[in-house]
Order: sequence, then structure tokens, then C-alpha cells
Amino acid sequence: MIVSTKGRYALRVMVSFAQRGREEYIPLKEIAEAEGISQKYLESIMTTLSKAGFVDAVHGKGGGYRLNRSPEEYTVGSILKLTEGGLTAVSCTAQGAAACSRTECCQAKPMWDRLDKMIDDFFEGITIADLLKDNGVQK
Amino acid sequence: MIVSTKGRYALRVMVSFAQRGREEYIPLKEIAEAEGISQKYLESIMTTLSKAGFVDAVHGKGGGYRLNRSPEEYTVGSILKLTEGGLTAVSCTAQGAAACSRTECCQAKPMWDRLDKMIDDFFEGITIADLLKDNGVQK
DNA sequence: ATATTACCTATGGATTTACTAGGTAAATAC
DNA sequence: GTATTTACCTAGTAAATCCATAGGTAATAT
Repeated sequence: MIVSTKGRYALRVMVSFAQRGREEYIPLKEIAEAEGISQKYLESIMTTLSKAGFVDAVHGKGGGYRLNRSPEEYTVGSILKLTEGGLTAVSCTAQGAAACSRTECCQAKPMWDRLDKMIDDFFEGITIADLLKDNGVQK
Repeated sequence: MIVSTKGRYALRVMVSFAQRGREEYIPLKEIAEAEGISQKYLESIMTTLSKAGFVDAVHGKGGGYRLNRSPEEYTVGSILKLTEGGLTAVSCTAQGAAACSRTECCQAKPMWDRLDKMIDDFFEGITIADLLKDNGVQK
């Protein structure tokens, strides 16, 4: 499993916000209920997105969240990398991970590197706007 | 993480057996020591490979394991699918998993399907022989 | 018989996942 | 300025998964 609920929820919520437009702030409660996702759980995800500047947040009545860019400007990759904390397919290549002692002689390393790049290119090539088009396919 | 140690060990061991040729049976102990992997842990992986007919196994002295095909005939995908029990990148698309209640309306589903296919094609396009060539790259 | 090997079953610590619980801080409405 | 609404913060937790370990049994060779 390369993408957990955290990343999948983040995508769904971003799509949801995109559908609601950027005019007004929408309280998370509404989105959580509409999507059928635990509000408390979503809160932690939204805070991550907010801190990273992916959305604007306003406290109090009339507040909530809203996108601060157009849907085309959010790549799926950027959202997943943020919420999942990376997208590496194999621990060998994960940054921060204790470097594998066999890095030098590992015959599979180039394969893992190629895989990582392929997955990264894939997700960076899809935007929230693409998902809104209801097919997730681009080009 | 899409490939755990189980799958990575399986690949390393298969490469290791490929390097040793198909003339004689090699006891797992030798491979485990050479690779610096827990023998007991490897045993369970080898049994999986043996039961699936990927290797021949012989008990007793002079016994051990050996490949029963040439390295070109083992795709990385077949080994990973066997030892990892599948390669799906997202639980949504995992077979046997409780079908997501949003399958019908999920805007990301086509994306996950495309990703799965891309990863499958990637791993099916690489063989143990390719890994032996020390680059993992094909074509 | 004994040694060597594969194979089987069970267990366990560590980590991750997907939440829940219960608060505090900021903004608005009265 | 009090109450309400919202975002944000910290902690805990049940379940699952990962990465083994422990201790056996079954088969084959000398």
C-alpha cells in the first residue's frame, strides 16, 4: 500500500473544496458530513494542508477552509507527498531512512529508483482539476 | 511502502540462486549467511517460493534449493506478487478487500486503476536476469 | 542411527494506521 | 463581555501489519 486513507481523504477533501468554489470559507463539518469521514480525523489532515499553505483557514463563525489556488495548480503528487510524508515505494530509497547497508552493491537499487521516479511523475502529472473531470486521466 | 522486506529478500535470494547456477542444490544456510539475512525468516519465504513451483527443493544432506527455470523466465512482478500477496498501491483497488462504498462515485478510482496497471507493467517488464545485469533497467 | 536439510506452527515486540477524546485559541454574533 | 462557532493542539488506543524468533516434525543422505 503506497497511499493510506490519510492521502486519499486529503484528495477527496481537496476535490470537495474545489467543487464548492473559492468564494467563501466552508466549515470542515460540512465537508466531513458530505464525505462521510470522521471530522476529528479530517481536522488533523486539514491542519497539515493549512500549515503548508495549500488552503486558507479562518477561525470562528463564518470561517472554515477554502482553496487559495485554482484546481489546476494542485498536483496530486504535492498533496500526497505532504499528507503521506513521502511516496517512496520501498524503504531502501526513503529519505531519512537508515541507509541500507547494501546500497553500494544492491542489484535492485536502480530498479527501485526507476520505480520511485515513475510513481512521482505519475502523480505530478495529475491535478485536482483532472480529478474533477471525473476520470483522473490526463493527456 | 509497496514492497516490504519479504518481497525484497525474495528478489535478493532469487538473484543469489541465479548467480550460483542450476547444477546443484544449495542449502539455504549458505544463502542466508552470504546475504546477511535471518535464516529462519528466509525459510518461510523459500517455502512460499517452493510451493508455488518457483524453485525445486530437496531435503537432507546435499539438498537445498535451486531455480528450475532460467533467470529470464522469472519476472520481478511474479515474485513480488507471490511473496507480498499482491501489489496494489491502494486498498481501494485491492482484490479481496471490502469494496469501497464509493466505488461508483469515486473520482479518483480511475487514477488508482491506472497506477496499478503502470506498476504491474513495470514489474512484469523486469526479470531476474535483468537484475543480474546489475542495472535493473530493460529496453 | 545420525546428521542435514526443508517444512510447519506458534508467538512476540515494534511500528503504523485510523481513529477518538478532550481540550485551547481565535474570530464572530448577541 | 459572554456565548457560539470555528480552527488547532496533545494525547491515547485498538487493531493490524511487519519482521522476525522459537521450537518442533518430515524427508533424505552417509
